[in-house]
Amino acid sequence: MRYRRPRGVNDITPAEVGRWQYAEATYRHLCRLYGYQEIRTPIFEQTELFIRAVGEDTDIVSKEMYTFQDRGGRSLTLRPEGTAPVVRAFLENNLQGQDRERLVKLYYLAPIFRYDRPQAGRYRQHHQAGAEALGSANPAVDAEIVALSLSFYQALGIEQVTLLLNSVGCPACRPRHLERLRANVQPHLSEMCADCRWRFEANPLRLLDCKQERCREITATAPSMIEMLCGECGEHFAGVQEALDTLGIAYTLEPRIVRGLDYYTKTAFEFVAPGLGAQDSIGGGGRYDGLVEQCGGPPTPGVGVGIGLERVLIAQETALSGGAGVSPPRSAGFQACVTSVGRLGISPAYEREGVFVVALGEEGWRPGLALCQELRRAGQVAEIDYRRRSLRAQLRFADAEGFRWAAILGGDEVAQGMVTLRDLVSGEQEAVPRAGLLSQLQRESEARP
RNA sequence: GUGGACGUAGCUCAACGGCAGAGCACCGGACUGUGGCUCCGGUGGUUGUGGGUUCAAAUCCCAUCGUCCACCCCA
Repeated sequence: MRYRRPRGVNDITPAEVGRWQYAEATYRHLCRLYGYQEIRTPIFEQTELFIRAVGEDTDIVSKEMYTFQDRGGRSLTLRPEGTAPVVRAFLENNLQGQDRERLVKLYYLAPIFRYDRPQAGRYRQHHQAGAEALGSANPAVDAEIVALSLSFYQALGIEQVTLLLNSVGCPACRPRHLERLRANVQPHLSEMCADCRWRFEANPLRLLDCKQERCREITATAPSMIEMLCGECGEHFAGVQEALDTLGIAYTLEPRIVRGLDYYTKTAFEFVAPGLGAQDSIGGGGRYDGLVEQCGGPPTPGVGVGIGLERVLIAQETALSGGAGVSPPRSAGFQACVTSVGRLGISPAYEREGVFVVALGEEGWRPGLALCQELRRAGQVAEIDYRRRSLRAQLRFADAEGFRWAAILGGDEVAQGMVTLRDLVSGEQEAVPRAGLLSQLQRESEARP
């Protein structure tokens, strides 16, 4: 044997590729239901992009990037995370178009490169499924990103997922928190690990993130960011929790979730699952309201998630086998699964599909959110207007975007337990009992395949 | 890698030394709960970037970056 694969990278052999294809097809399918469109960006970018976006003092930038010079002398870096390239492409291709307030929802499946000590669930090349929602500050969008991710885990049979939720504040309120954090830790600084002594100076928020036992003891009594949030951040954090409640999603507040990238503001979250040892995070993300501007664009709020597929597949094995590990499936069986999910994913672009939930006014908003989530969970393509615009604007948008149906939910409908279902092709509409909407849509989609 | 052409609003283009504009698109309204048609109003620009010439530069000159085309190479 003359050559071996480089340290920390893997071959995906035919015996296991079926599980990858199944996971990828599942993710694509769910993204379609939730209205996220795929984007594919280059595997390398200008090094400067990651330094600016991720932050010079992060572990990723300071010691984990695969950076090289090409023959023209440019400094390039293999993608160490998924969000910065998407934001770069979002700006460069003007994906927001002419509507400056438009919410742009993107997903990707991409290899990620980080130079780190390999261990179970940590590799120098791994793969992430990610989603980014750019253009809305509405906390319900944070909840949507979470809901999409959880539906992915669930579809793969990973049931024991815990959502850890925190807020890391914003440039207005974070400095006050860091001040208190530093003051609290200062007396014990000499007892902390070398990394933390460095973090104390350069990136104090990450003190909370240290896995060393002594360091954790020291920071255990530190003030929580949640108590220090400014009015806007506090309101947003409450809004995220309210939206999660509306969607029926449980969460655990965890003040240590801070994320290893500097661009995060407000919401930060992680998903953890059993069976992974020390690397128990199977996904994470948060809001990054300053990142687009940081990358040279107009002020644009954003929120996103990254899901590590290697870890998801490990967690899936654990879940399916009750913890014992499972033999690779025969390829034929998994081929069938891929085909079945893939079949749902195939739809000519010119064909109208999906329901646009038109929520009207304060009375319609939360019922609308819940309805949208219910439809997606039942396998329908569904969308909602997070800008909460006029009926007229929402119908125009739904039509232009090619939706097949509009489900109108205003004060009148909510009061009567009804939904107005409008056919956007014929213009006909009828009042349908809210409880019967899903089966009505399912009948319609069978009647017009 | 070699040679050439071109960079003006999201798109297609105009202005070719003298106030940066049009059409389409987008947002809003007419119609405060009904899309497409029509009409009205509005947002949108460091003229790729940096130098130079000039009273004055989108316009002329130089450099640079990028895109496209041909060749080369390749998948």
